[in-house]
Amino acid sequence: MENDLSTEEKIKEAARVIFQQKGFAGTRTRDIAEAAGINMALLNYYYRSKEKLFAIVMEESLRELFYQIQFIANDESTGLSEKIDIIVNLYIDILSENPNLPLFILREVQANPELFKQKIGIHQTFLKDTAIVQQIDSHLKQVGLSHVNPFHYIFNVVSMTIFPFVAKPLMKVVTGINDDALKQFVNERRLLIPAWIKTMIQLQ
Amino acid sequence: MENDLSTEEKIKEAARVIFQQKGFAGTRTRDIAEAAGINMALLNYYYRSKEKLFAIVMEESLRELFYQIQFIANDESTGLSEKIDIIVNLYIDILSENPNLPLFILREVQANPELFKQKIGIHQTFLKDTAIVQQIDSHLKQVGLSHVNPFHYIFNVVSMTIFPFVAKPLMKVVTGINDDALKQFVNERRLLIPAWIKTMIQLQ
DNA sequence: ATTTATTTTAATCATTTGATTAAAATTTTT
DNA sequence: AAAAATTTTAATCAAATGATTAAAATAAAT
Repeated sequence: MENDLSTEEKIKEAARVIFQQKGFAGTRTRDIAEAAGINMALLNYYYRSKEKLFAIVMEESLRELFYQIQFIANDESTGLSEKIDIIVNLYIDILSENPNLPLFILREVQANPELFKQKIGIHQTFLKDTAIVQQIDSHLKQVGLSHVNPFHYIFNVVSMTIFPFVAKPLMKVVTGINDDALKQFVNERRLLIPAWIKTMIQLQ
Repeated sequence: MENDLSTEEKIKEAARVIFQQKGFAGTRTRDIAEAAGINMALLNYYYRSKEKLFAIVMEESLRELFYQIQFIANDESTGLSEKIDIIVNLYIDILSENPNLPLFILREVQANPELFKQKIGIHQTFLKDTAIVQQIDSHLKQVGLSHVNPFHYIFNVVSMTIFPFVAKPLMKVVTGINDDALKQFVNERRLLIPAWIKTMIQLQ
């Protein structure tokens, strides 16, 4: 067999789409089965339960959102300015491919934080001794901004980059913006966000 | 009777807390009833259905998030700099009181966008001819930034202000930050965000 | 070709969950 | 105080939903 995807993969892919769209609680296994073009029993045959299937989808979603970024943030061979450029653009790349990803994760962490305490492979000291934080730190000292918690700037990069995707449904309702215009808006931010961040920290 | 709140109000308040925490799909009417200290039948007696109760909670939540801001954004008597200060601080005030509000609304709009098309009383031209957008627009012209869509800056204010609340559960899991530290982090941003925005648009 | 293992289905179960109903308790009106 | 209206409860229902089971279909191994 092995036509396009294996049945197992087809189920997981359908589950990913629907879980990311509707969340765990809002998803019915019947809908996943239908989207995958299979019988409901097959879902349980391959994945045992809704919870187990969800856990797999979530694990892969977390990896998609965090895995690549980690290495870039920790790369000692690139400077701060370049890092900011790369991270913003990589995030926009990832999220353009997978626009529901951030809201999905934020929602499910809120719904069930305990589930993530083990699952997130980043230890709690993750951010403190990362190359990018140290680079921001030493730069802030140079320009006399050492009283500001460097985490604010990390946070600004992430928030300004991610928010269009998180707020997309609301924006569409409130402003009536269409998909193409939104895509352009997001792409404009590939250059704008790094420039803004560098202005904030007086790095030009 | 009329002890503290009427039964009707007690139900709605319990519903607000649980709906905002777990979303529509993740909430069981039984849990609302239990939290309100009443029988499940009472919930249906007063509100007819889960959907109707939810609609009321959502309507009030939307008002809480948008109502006050509208007037400030449209106030012709305040300048741009002052508006930015007021909006950031008001938003942080509102969200500090009601931290689950933004993620709740973002989630439910995503889950059911049609429901909001009528409900959001802001017409689609809302943002275009608002005082603040015109003020940003004319300022951008003055400083030679008229090629940048002014909506980017609105968006930056909102994203940088709201994001700590949206990402709170994730931050707690990832960084292990506690409530007090998070509160301080957010309060630091009352001054920082307006300063950053003004730097971005060269308004000092 | 036959047997064995794997994959898929149809039918059904058991639990959860939103809603209802009829009666009891309470409050308000007369 | 009696009658009427309102509020609350206990018990139950019906639909939705995740899961299972036993059999059928298909593929792999001998």
